[in-house]
Amino acid sequence: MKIVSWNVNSIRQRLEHLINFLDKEKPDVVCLQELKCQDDGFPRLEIEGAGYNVAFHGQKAFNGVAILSRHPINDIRKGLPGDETDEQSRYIEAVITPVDQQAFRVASIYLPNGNPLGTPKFDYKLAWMKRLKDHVQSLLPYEEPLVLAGDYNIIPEEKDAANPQEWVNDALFQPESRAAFRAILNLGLTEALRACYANDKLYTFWDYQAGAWQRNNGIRIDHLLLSPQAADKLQDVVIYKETRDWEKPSDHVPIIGIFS
DNA sequence: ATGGCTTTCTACGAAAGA
Repeated sequence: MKIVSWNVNSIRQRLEHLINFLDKEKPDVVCLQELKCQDDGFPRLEIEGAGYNVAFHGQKAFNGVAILSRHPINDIRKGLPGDETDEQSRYIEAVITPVDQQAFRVASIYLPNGNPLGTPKFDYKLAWMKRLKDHVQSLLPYEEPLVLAGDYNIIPEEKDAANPQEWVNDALFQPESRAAFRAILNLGLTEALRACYANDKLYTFWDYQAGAWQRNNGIRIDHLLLSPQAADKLQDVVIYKETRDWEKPSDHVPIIGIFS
């Protein structure tokens, strides 16, 4: 079972890359973020033509999340509970039900950026993380394989940035942001990449500006968080860097969790 | 760098991203 997270930075701009990736890697499940389109603009037919079922939660111009799956998709939830006034499309969850394997519950998460500091955007980020923690806490008693896949917009530790000093005044690296991320992990989740590669300098995002990719000035902000039952099945994690070299790429690359 | 790209919108510059 291969479960992917990928912030595509516009599903319509990246459709050819996405189809190429699906054809080459044949993942079971793909969680997408930053669709940047409304539901009626989602390229459903093209993705179904590549062999995937789809569930998506779009929004005009910004945000937007989706789950693609070669297996049936059930029990879809759109939106993160805890604030009925929140209209941003940053969360979708579903149960993936293979015919001959155990089901996985999967969420595609686009956690708020939170910049600049000292504005309502940073408060919204922290409030959203508290809502995510509460929701995860409500899911854990089910004791099922659960994969929370997404762009968390969190640099967890210094080793997760090529140049951590560049990020000290950024919402992605604030002590409060990192503490909120740890609080979610401390519910009993496993961060998949660090479970497999404890200390490697590995990144999932390279800015478009200033030759960040060419200089490997990256950060690791796309994460797979696992319930104990999912962690038991984890075999490996692959950061699929080659898409960053494709023509007109997303600034994020896919991260692939491989499960038994 | 007061963001050097990239994407979006009843666009033609501004806002958002990270």
